[in-house]
Amino acid sequence: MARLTRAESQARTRELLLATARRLFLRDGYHATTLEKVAEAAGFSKGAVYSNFGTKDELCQTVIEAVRAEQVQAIMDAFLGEGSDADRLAVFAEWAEHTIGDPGWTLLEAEFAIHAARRDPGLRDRVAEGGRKWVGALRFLLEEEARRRGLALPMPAGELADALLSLGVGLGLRRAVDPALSPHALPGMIGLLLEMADADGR
Amino acid sequence: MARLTRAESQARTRELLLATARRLFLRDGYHATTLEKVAEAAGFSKGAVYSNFGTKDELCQTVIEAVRAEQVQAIMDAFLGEGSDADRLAVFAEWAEHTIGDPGWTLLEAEFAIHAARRDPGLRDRVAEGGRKWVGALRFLLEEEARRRGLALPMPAGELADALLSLGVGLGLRRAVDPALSPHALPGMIGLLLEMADADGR
DNA sequence: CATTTGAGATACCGAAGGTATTTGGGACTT
DNA sequence: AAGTCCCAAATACCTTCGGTATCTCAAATG
Repeated sequence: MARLTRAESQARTRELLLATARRLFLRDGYHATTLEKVAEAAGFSKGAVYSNFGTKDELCQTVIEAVRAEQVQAIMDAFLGEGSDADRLAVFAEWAEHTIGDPGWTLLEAEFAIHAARRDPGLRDRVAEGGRKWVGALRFLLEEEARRRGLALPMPAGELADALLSLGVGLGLRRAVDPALSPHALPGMIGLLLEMADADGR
Repeated sequence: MARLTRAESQARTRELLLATARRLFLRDGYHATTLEKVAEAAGFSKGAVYSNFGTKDELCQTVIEAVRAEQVQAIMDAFLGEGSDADRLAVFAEWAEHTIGDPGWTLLEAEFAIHAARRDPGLRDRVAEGGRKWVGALRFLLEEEARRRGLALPMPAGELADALLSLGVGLGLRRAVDPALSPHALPGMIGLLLEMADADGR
């Protein structure tokens, strides 16, 4: 590896730390992941972490926002592709299983949200904004799906998106605690909603 | 206060610690509550805590199980009383608002569940058992309500209870993070389900 | 009354987030 | 090219907190 300029070197350090932090936060959660472990696993000292991120909160928030952005992108891409109604529902179910069913991710997002809610109003607002990102994406998907199928939703798309997100959050959390729980509740609920929309809207 | 026997004295200490721990855990959450603060607020030293409870986890678990037992009792009592269908739904909505809408409680239960899931399989199992207690209560209420109204539920009561609990958990968590969220999603969802049961079952 | 016992106090340990200080090598000046 | 500056990263250290080891003193026991 050739000599790096100062800026390049710092950017590389930051990326290495971020990637390592992502792996550890997702694997062990917020509280169990120490900055010392992150630094060492990335080949640096704690000083490198504090030089690139203000606090543990900021590092974790950065990781979470990156993961969430990827997940939103993934479901948007998958869902907006071609395919029959049934195909799209299957794609969504698979994506949901992959995302909600990942205890590492589910627990991390909830753990950090709780931490933020308790400790710092400013951070709490940023976390709340993340929730709104999810609702926005879900709402868009619901409206698009209703349009494609030509049916009316049984309640405003925004409220429905809100309820579905809550359902997903709760389900993910509960499954992480009790793996015996059925993974079918979310698709089941959505199926129900679609039936209702069928019966109601057309 | 008269002389206390050793057992009486210890029991009193334990209860004082429990009551104090309950107040602080609900107010500040699991991580932000230190055993030192609990001990001092109750008028003891940390030694008293460790003499009465094995670990912080055990103390918190005891608090949580006590609160949950009271809440389950409250909704059972309120719901099983007399009143019209609409009355009962209103009673439930009020109870849900009071319970789910209490960030202290919602955040504590979720925070501790996550902590348990990450750290200790044994504790995780105990927490999962707490979830099953909720599902059992909800399931009973749903079946009872369907019986009283004489309608068929759109899915098995157990699955429905599961979904409703997840919805409640997710909603409570999200509202604690974002107080701007509508508190009506849960009653709204239940109303929808009842409509569906109406349309479906009779 | 002497002895034992154990609830609760005290002292201490290690881990972890965060801060203050130091250092070493790239970057700018002359 | 040499000297200086700057700042990313390392190191040392602080405080807090869960947990453990030890001590103490009053109730229990004979």
